Amino acid sequence: MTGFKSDFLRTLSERGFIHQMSDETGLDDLLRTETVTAYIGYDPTASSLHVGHLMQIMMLHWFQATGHRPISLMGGGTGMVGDPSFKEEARKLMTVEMIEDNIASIKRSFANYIDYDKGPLGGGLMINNAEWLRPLNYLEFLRDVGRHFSVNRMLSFDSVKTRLDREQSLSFLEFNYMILQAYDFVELARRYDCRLQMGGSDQWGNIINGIDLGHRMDTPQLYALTSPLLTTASGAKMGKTASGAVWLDADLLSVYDFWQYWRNTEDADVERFLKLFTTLPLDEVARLSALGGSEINEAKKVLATEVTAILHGRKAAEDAAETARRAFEEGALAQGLPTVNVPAGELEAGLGLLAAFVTAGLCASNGEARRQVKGGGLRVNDVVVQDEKRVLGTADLVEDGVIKLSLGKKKHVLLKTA
RNA sequence: GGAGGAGUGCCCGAGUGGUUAAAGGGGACGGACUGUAAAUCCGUUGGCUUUGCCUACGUUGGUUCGAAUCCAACCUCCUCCA
Repeated sequence: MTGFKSDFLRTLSERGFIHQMSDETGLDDLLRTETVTAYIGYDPTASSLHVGHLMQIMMLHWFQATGHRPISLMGGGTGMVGDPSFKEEARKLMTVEMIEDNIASIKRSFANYIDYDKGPLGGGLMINNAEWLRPLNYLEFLRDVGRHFSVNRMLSFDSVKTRLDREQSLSFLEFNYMILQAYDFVELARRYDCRLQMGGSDQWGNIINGIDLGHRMDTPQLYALTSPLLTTASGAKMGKTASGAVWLDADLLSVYDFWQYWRNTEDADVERFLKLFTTLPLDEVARLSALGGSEINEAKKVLATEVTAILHGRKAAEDAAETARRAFEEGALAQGLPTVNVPAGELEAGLGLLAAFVTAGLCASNGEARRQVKGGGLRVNDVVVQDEKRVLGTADLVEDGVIKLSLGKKKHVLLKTA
């Protein structure tokens, strides 16, 4: 099915990672004959990456697994500018400390996918583009790099064209963003002999800019590879839920919730996700994807456990699976559900039901909790709540000393006294 | 610098003095049906100490018994001209 000779491209192609490439044969030959270095850039705007980044992370993972050296490039320099594409939001300028903290915390997640200590060429690298971007001198930069960019050509890029067609403002800052990213590629080529940049399909134009700049600044031939924009079968963006992004960091999203996210995959997405987000062999993927009807639930459990195992470890993933099995299939009170502590005194004094659900993080406000009661969406210890004025007390504690609060059928929190 | 246009709830978008917490749609959440899926149907969708009160239609003032709606200034964005 694929004509690629290199392990890396064959794997990516078989598993559905490839959207667009520059010079397929050239890159294929390079990967087959040399140990190559490639990078993907990430902006450290939060202390954790989320599921939307996962496909790119998996590409780096496969890159290393097939005998090459991946670089995860943190946008410590570009992060100082702030991403202009969300211009509605009050753009907090991030301090250097925040950026460094975020990078450190992101690295913990990355370390589950990429080995930074061992591997071809001494293992993967995590590099911060602040290294070379922060010391830049504006005039020198314009003369050395800026002169290679033609505004005419930049205006012809799709990413820009749609903006102009929609009559939305395109700030000068955004032009600089493209240029900085192009410059990153050249710097990485010079410093680390990095030859390939990967990214989402929206990054194509930026990556191509880097390749062009490389030509003009005499780097070796550079290459681009982009992945398709990932949406669920019903068209939603990946990684968004009611409670926000599906974070990779266990501090921001419990292992159990992460597992649940994958467990709730739509039928039509199962095969695709197994290929993209697990390392299961393709014949196993084919077997699981062939399951029909309700049997496909088995495939979803495997998907959830495998994806979770890579990130949080096999043991934690299996615990999450077991917690889910008990909670859903036996209706039992399962340990391992997310737990929220309340002071013992508060419960003895009587804790208002609405407040309890807000404290547990299941409802955003008392008003929302009230509405959910009307809609029959709240349960205490698996009993549907009828009365919004109900007060929880120590009598509601079940054998393990917890109260189980549920919103809908899937979201459960254990309330524990502390 | 000049002329015109626009800023509404999570998003899009109606509304041009009085049952307007603001039509409609999307999204989201809950319920029903299922398989912890999709599709479909129903409900909900500012906050609170909820027969009531408070906060909301770019910002700040003003007119009025009463304003998202009228007036003024300011801010932001867009279009055309220079």
